[in-house]
Amino acid sequence: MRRRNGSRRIVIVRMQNSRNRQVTFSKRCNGLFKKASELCTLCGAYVAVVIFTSSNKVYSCGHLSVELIVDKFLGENPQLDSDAPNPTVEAHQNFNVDKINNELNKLENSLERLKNMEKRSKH
Amino acid sequence: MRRRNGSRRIVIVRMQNSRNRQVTFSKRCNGLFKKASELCTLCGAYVAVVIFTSSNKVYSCGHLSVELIVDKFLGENPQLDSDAPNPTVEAHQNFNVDKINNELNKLENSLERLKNMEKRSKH
DNA sequence: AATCCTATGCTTAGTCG
DNA sequence: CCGACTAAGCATAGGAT
Repeated sequence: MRRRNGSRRIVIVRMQNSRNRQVTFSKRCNGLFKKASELCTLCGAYVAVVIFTSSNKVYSCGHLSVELIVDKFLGENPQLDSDAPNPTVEAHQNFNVDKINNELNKLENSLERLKNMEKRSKH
Repeated sequence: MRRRNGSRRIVIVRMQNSRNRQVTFSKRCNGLFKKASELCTLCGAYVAVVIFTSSNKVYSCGHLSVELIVDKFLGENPQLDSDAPNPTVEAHQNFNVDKINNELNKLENSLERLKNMEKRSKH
């Protein structure tokens, strides 16, 4: 049979059909990460994307960890100020609670160092 | 004259021309935020995008602040577990250092509450 | 659920003002 | 520098497997 199965225009509202919603999520999630990666490479920017689904799964994609971004903010990591090509690191996985806790711990350590930096800068 | 000025294929490497790089950044940054917003609305996901440029500007777009995401993780904010339509909040701005510090302070407060939660849960 | 297919529509590179 | 334009490239909805 002749197929009429190309893309159709959709309106941007919550998809009611849960199966279509899941498939579209998977496709667009990958598309978003690809776009983020391209922006990073083309323009030398550091991009982080975090997605929480309503079923509490976390998908993330980033060329720098949160810790490194804080380091950059503090000016402690001169590597990141250079014009060097981006080390393309991409993650796309389901985190479990332990992994999230681990990320939060790293972040907390970075904040601790931020506080120390500020304390020292007042002397 | 007849124009031949449509989009051309490009290879995904760092753009050498700084003006083109800046223009492409602006266009693709907006495109990425739009895609993130659409994913959020279509699929009921919570999406956060953070971009650092090499000139230390920060662009962000999210339907939840970092604070709210931590709250969600802790299960303190039942609103976010519902199937309600997404409150589309989009930010696209140059942060200055004070704003970043403010964000870090909010994050730090969230982490403080996280620690307290964990402390209490051990009793 | 994941992947392929393909018509269609959305994004965008390069150009012009 | 910024915005408009437009052809071409690219992402993707729906269907099929």
